Amino acid sequence: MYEVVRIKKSTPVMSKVPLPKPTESELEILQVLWQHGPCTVRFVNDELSQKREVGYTTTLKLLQLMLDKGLVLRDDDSRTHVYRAAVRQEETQGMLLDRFVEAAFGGSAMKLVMQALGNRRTSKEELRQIRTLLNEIEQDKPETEKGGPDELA
Amino acid sequence: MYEVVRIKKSTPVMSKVPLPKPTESELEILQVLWQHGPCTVRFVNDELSQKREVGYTTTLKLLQLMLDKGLVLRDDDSRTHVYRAAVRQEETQGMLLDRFVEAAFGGSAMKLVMQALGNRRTSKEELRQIRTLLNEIEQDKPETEKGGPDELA
DNA sequence: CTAGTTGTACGAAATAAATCGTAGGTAAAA
DNA sequence: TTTTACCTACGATTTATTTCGTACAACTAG
Repeated sequence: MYEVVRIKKSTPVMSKVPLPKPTESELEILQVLWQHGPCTVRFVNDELSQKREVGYTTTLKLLQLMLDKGLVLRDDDSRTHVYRAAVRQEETQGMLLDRFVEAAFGGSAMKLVMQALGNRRTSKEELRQIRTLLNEIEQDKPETEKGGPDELA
Repeated sequence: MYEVVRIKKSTPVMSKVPLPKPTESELEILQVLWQHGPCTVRFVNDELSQKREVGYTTTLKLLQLMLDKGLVLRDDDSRTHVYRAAVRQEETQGMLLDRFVEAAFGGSAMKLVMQALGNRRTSKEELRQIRTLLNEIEQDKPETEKGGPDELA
């Protein structure tokens, strides 16, 4: 029924504002920035345009909003500004994953993984990688984890 | 003289309209319906209210909108209507998962699974279940995967 | 019957997201 | 220098989502 999911929070001493959840469009942009590093608006827009039509000023506006939200940083030394991600990819994906698991799978990461593996074509190579990952996880988890009185799988 | 009259009421099985993506609020309601079966508005609202404050008419309106979208069905024989899910849980979750993988993980289900398994506490039992699942998948996949049209991971 | 309760319908406000047009500045080309 | 291209700022519109108030019908208790 329940599933206790613990996320590694941030260090105790730090008053970082909880990172805002990026919208779908913002996520598209972050993907570009994560993949290519610092980019100009033009570059980001060109990338997005490969998938769907999008106006230049739309991309610009999005980046400006993301700057306000703290999702990206900007170097505006030169006339042509350069934006880069202000949030780390794994962290952001983890946050989104948590929300998604909660919203769509009632909090059960298990069910999500089962579905992800079961309902789509996963190559042998990928399956192998997952096995390897499972082994690694068990390495660090020789027995029932010491800590919490949870664990009711 | 003949007259061919074709009445095309809201026949359940017609041109298969790709079911609309439920919003987050709609998903909350679907979870209730999936878990409890057909429910009255009152019941759904009581359930939702356990997590957060929500007005009765808000829930009512949402259900009405979901009815329009085809996400739920309604029995309005009696004054107090009874709603039930019109979409299957696995199907819906799968659809959402696809979109999510695309949006947040650039289409790589692998990365998502890795993140889901790596970044959170997974019990031995769960790990065992996943191994079992992996075995089952390999059963149906004895040869080199020929790769479906999707999944670019 | 009358009052109070519970129910549905529906308009509309409050938010949130995404899109684009236009203005005005800077730079490079002609 | 004039023109053309490119850039940022930002207001405004559009669309989606969520929320709730109000009206009024039906049922229930007294």
